[in-house]
Amino acid sequence: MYDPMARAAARLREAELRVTVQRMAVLTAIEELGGHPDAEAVRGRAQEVTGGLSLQATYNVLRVLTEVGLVRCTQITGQQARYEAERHNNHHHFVCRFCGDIIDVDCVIGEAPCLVADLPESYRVDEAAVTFWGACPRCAPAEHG
Amino acid sequence: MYDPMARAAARLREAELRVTVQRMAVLTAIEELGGHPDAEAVRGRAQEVTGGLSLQATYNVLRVLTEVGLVRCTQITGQQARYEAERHNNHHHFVCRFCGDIIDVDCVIGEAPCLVADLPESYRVDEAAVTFWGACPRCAPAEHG
DNA sequence: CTATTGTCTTGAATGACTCAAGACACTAGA
DNA sequence: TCTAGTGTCTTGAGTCATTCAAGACAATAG
Repeated sequence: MYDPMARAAARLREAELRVTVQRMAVLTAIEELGGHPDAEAVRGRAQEVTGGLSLQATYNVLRVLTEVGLVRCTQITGQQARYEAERHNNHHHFVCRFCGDIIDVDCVIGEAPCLVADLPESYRVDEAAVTFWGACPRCAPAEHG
Repeated sequence: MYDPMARAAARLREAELRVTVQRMAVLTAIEELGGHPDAEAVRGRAQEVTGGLSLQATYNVLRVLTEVGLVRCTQITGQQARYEAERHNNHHHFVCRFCGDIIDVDCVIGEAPCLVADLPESYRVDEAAVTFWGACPRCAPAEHG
């Protein structure tokens, strides 16, 4: 039993960031929510702790947390940016075309960039982002065509 | 030597779409522009033919052309939607983190979905979209860090 | 040629996100 | 502990790609 906020504070300090309730709340929210919440969802959860948290602050905090590598930001075509706690396991995403749900897919190849692009050597590739598109188990049966 | 507009008209008819100058202009524009133009760029080129083409019409046309498979729409994180003539060769994209330039990368694996996701069988995967991120030859030398 | 239906234009709206300015809070140093 | 200094938060307005809505217009079938 340990205080998640205290833990968040420690991680912020480790990253050489100022420790504020808003940052602790956002970081804790992302870790406790799990999945791939968007900024609004993160804000909602964080507000339960802080009592109030502006959307602007949510975006600010999400950005700095992403910059220092505590949070990973994923932008799926046609959706808002989504956030998840960075666990430093290279993984990709499956996105359901129907409900928009996102789930993690372990990278079976290894570290980034896990794929090799057929490009001239003058191109420097540092990441291969793979998004699998399809139908999730809930939507697949309902899909016609 | 053949009229590109007549060719466009034929392809529209083939797709069972009404043939309008706007549609011919947009389809021709995409094919002649090459690369990965956004809606505004497509509109600009198409206007040279039609004299006038509303942005709304551009979006409408791009959508229907995408739906019938004459055009492929690619949405890269942090950029507007981009369009290209569908050539039915499964390929992916390289995106330069610095200048935003997009270039095609042939898929070395084969037909979609070219990768297999480590997912339960109940998930139906029909596409694996790969985006390679890095620095293009023009930006790589200037990059510090 | 005309009716019907789909498409285009115009103008307003949406939604995610960002900018800006002032109020406020965190950290370091006295 | 107090205070200066700077970074962060709040509020409110702004941006930008894209979409909605309504009426004018054009393409196709008969």
